[in-house]
This record gives sequence, structure tokens and C-alpha cells, in this order.
Amino acid sequence: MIELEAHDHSHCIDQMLSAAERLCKDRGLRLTEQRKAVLEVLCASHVPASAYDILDRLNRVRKENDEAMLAPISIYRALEFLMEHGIIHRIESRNAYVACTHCIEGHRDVIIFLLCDDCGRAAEFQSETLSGLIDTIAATAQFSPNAPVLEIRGRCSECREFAGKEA
Amino acid sequence: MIELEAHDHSHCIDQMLSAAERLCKDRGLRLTEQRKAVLEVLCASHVPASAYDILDRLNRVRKENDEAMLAPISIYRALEFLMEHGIIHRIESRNAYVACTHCIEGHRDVIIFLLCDDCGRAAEFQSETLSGLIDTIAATAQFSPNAPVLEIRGRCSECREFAGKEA
DNA sequence: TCCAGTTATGTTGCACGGCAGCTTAATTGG
DNA sequence: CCAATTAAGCTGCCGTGCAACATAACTGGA
Repeated sequence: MIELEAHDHSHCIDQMLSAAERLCKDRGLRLTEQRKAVLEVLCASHVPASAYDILDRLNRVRKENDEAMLAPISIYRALEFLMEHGIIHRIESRNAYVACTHCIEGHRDVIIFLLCDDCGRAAEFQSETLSGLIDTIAATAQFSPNAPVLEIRGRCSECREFAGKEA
Repeated sequence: MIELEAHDHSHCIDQMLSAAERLCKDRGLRLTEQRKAVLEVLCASHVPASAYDILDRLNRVRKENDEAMLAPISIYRALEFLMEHGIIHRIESRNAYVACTHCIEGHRDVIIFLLCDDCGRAAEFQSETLSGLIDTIAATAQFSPNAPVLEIRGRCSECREFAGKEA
């Protein structure tokens, strides 16, 4: 898994974390240490992490500090909480989770993920036009969609460029 | 899992099976007994089935006939083959598989699945407009999509109607 | 302040999903 | 009919996800 973080990622992390904190405060939700720890792991990268990735990462730190190990279920519960409130998203096609980069603005529209099969990164978008179109398609089929998330797999620009140089 | 098959499903099965047979014949692919058996299970319903669902179903029949049991891997290999050639699709959000209802026409466009969370059924669509829009979005992000499949979860018309009567 | 109710965590255990790595059988084209 | 290819069988393993229950932490009143 190649990690290309061209942008100022530390700024990016801060933004996501403080957005989550504000959101929880506003709604009277408890962003406990554990939940925050899970969120921090997810914020650390735009590559979605699996529950067990998160577990390993947190337990490694805990081991160093002679603290008790976490069980998988703890991670799942934290993930459940964070998802419930739109702070993170689940990437179905990878059984993995990623911090939301839009939770400040809220989720009016369909969420689109561009997932790079090479470097693993997930880029999150929203599109009013696409939302409208999906509504139309659903309406034609008399179907009531349920806040869809679209996962589009492919190759990001960096990886394509890189692959080009390789050849 | 409620199974509502309002349409003439037997006709539907025949169509999917013979389409697959023709496709394999045209391309010189071997649609072996096992692969066909897996496909038949998938064709039997518009509700996507998991690998283990299929396994159980086939093994039940085999048990009755005192034949040897299949191992999971056999199912996965058949599924792999069928997917490779677009005869079936994988529904990521359910870890399940469903027979393609469009493999006759081919897959030029984005495939859209409307997945009912109530009855479990999957309805497959294609939309040129949607394909175009996704291409545009991808191009803006300099992303090369890779035959995307869109999974839209929600509630189908029958289930909505049914739920209405319940209340 | 303390208690009851709620919410969060911890523990155990299990079912399902998926496949690697290897061996054996079947098929096919020369 | 044989060698090469392809399919199928077998063993074993790891990742994903959660049920069910026990315990701890926190909260808002009386």
C-alpha cells in the first residue's frame, strides 16, 4: 500500500478531528477516549483501514505502555458509533473504514468514493447532479433509496502517472 | 427473507441460463457442471446468495443423492469464473452474488443495483446518463474508473406497499 | 450526596467469508 | 495416445463481525 500524501495532511487531520469534536459537543454525544483513538487512526490516512488494522495499531501502542489489550468488539463498537453519526464511512468493497472529510457540511447528497486500487486511497465527493439522477432512476423503479454511497474503483492520477513512468 | 417473484420467473431463469451458455460457447469457455450448478442456484432467485448459501444448497442435493460434498473453495472458484466473464455480479455490501440479467447485451455502462433491505432482492439497471456523469466526475478528479458497480440500498415498491398495509 | 438508570467497556465464544497451496482428475489439441 | 492445460478436490488457515453476557463509568435527579 503506497501512501502518497501530497497535501498538508496534518492540517487535514486536525480539521477532521475538530469537526468530529464539535459535532459531538453540539449533539451531546460522548466522544470517549476509545472512540477518539479509533477516529485518530482513521484520520491518520486517506487509505481506509480495516477493523483489525485499527485494532493492531491501537494495541501496539497499548502494549508499549503495558496497558490492557483491546478486543475486536471494542473497535467495532467505536466504528458503529462513529458511523451512526456520519463521522466515518464504511467502504463496503474493502471491509474498511475511513474518516469523513465532509461531516462539517453534512450529507445532503449521495456520497461518492473514488477508490484507487493501486495506492488504496479513498477520495470523497458529493454531487448534486448525481444525487438528482439517482433519485430519478430510483423513482422510475419506484424504489426508495437510503442515503447511497457510491464506490467507484479505479486508479488515481498519481498512480497512473507513476505506472506510466514504470513502463 | 421474503421472496416476492411477481414476474414469470421460470422464463427469467431460462433466459439467464441460455444467455450464459451461449456466451460461453461463443468464447470457447467451459461451463462445467459445477459452474452451471452454481449459476442455476443464483438464477433461481433475484435475492443475492452468499457463497455458503450456495454451498449448502448444492450439498443438500448431493447428500440426498449420496454424492461427495463440495468444499467452499469449489464454490468460490465457480463464482470467480462466472464473475470473470460477467455472468454474475458480486454485491459488495452483502458479500453475496447474483446472476446478471444483462449479460446478453453486454456491459457498456455503469451497472446499478437497487438493493431492497427488506426482501433482499437486487434489481439490475444500466444508465447511459449515469455512466456519462460518473465519467465526468472521474475526469474532473483525474481518476480512471474501472467498470463501476453502484449499489443503492433502500426499499423496493412491493415492500413499501406491504409496510404501508402493516401500519 | 447518593442512588437508579443509562451508556460504555470488557470477556468469551462462535459463525461466516475467503483463499493459499498443494494434489488429483478431466479435457483438449496435436 | 500423450503432453499440456484446465478444472476440481483437499487441508488448513486467517480476517470479519457480532451475540450474549458481565462489569464499569457516567448522568441527572431526589
